Amino acid sequence: MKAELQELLRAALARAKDSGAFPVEELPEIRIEEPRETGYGDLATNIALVTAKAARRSPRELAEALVAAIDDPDGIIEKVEVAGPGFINFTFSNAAWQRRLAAILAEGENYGSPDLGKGRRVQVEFVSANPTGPLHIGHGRGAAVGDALARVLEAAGYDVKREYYVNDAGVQINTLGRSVRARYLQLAGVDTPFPDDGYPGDYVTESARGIFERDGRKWVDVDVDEAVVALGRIVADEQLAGIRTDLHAFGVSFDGFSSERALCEAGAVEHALERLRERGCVYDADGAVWFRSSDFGDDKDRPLIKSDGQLTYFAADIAYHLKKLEAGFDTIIDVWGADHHGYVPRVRSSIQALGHDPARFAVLLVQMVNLTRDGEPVRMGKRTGTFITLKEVVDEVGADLARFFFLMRKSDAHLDFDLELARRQSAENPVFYVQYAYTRIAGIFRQATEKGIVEPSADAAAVTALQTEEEISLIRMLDSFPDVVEAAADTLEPHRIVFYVQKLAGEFHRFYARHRCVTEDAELTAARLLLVRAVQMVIGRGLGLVGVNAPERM
RNA sequence: GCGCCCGUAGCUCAGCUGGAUAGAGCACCAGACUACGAAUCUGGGGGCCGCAAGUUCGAAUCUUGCCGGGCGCACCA
Repeated sequence: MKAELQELLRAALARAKDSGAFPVEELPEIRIEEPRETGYGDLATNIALVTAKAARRSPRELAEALVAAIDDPDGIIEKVEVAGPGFINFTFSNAAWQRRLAAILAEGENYGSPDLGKGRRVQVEFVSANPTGPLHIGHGRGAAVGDALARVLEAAGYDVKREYYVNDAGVQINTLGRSVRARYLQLAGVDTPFPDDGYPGDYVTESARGIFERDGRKWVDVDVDEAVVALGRIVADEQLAGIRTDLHAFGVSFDGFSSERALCEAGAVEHALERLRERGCVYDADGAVWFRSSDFGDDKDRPLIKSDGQLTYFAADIAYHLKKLEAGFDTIIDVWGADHHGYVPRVRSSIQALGHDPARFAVLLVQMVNLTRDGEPVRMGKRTGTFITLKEVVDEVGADLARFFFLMRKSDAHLDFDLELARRQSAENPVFYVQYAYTRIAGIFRQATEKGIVEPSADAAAVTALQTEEEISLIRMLDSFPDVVEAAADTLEPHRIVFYVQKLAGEFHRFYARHRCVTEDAELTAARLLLVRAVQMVIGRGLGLVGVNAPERM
């Protein structure tokens, strides 16, 4: 509808300019928005307010001139008013809305797929938790946000790849190896102290038991360093497999898992360092090798190679991001926990230093989840080894509810998640509110089928019976879906979909309480069936974009 | 000390990239099923949009400074 109005206004503006009623040098961009108050019509523009200064006319005068120049041969506009300081408010005719519904139905499952991306390639990297233990609830939020973002970008016409970066090299795997070895030796009856910095979780002991049962005392006499490396790898692989299982149960899958170890072994780090050296962004000091990140907006320079000859994690990360860019992605998006925010300028500066446009790199920060049970905070900590895993949450409240909750906030806002409340309220929560709307529509069609009513085919003539405020409101709601998808993709804010879908469901429940779809009036029945079919389709699409199921029955 | 994020109804949060009388859910109060599922609907009370300046036709939204909360500031990962 916006597009149609835009066309009318563009033509009107040109005519008004030619006749001298709209004295501006250049035709301004026409911005159309939905007014907050329904009393202000369906759509409004502030064009007269914006151009008043340049045109040296009062906004209202300009608005009147523009309105007078509008030519509306198809009868789209029912009413147009100049209001307040100079807004122009448009109310569309029911006939126009009916045509709009027919068009939406004609688009079918493609509806709400604005071609914003035009096939451009985007990589979304998310979760990327170290394979040193199970995913916890914070990773769950990252998974929900990253996956929903990927789905939204796909809907908006981008060619999206989902990627998980596996930190399977370096200190943390060594720590894991030492932890498992200690537990293993303890099981084998060898008195061994558990490392101070070891991972205390029960899963470490379980892994050790598994190895002991499988391999017996095989590792007892193996050289310490060798055993630590080997056991670390075994358990890391095991953990990664568990992570993939948990993610699968959560409805999240990846196109690729990129291994840090493989990256290093392939010489990618040397390649990246070489590129940085060529560009003069590297220097030696205090026995270490440094990157001049402060030349590119970072607080200070960062070490790439430590004085003991070890590569830093950052060096591997530079190599990894370089590899992504060289792989031909137009945009790379990282979804990180907000506690890593200090890392953003560093990585961005490395991208710039390597001669790539830093605008191709975006980071979506996901804030912490404040987990409670009956209002009491649930302590989370690697050190204490107590944390709630994603699997536990999914088992307790279900994947749909968890995903929906994770996406009910802007990702950069803290999220309170009360397990007990989520479980208890599972009969009356926003997820079911939306799913119930979908289910109710399925029920309408079941009823229609029982009565032998065949679903009519869609065209504007078939829906002329839709006249009530609730019906037109629903169409208006449906009409804005593509804009919501576009905005969500543009701003990387998948939570907008969740809010939209709740609002649409609310609009539907209101309609449902007031009007019957299956009636004695065949024409009205046909029209309403088409309307709710469109509503069902859009709710289904919206839920699909955030990875939540749309059930026929609940 | 420096940096990033947040501060909107009793609680949890939206607010469409600067618009008109600031919204929703929960909670509380009062109503609605002999018809497509009441997991629903209708009505009601509730607000110095943290505080103070600035930018302009116009600010919850942009700028600056304070106040409060969270998170970061390693030759860690």
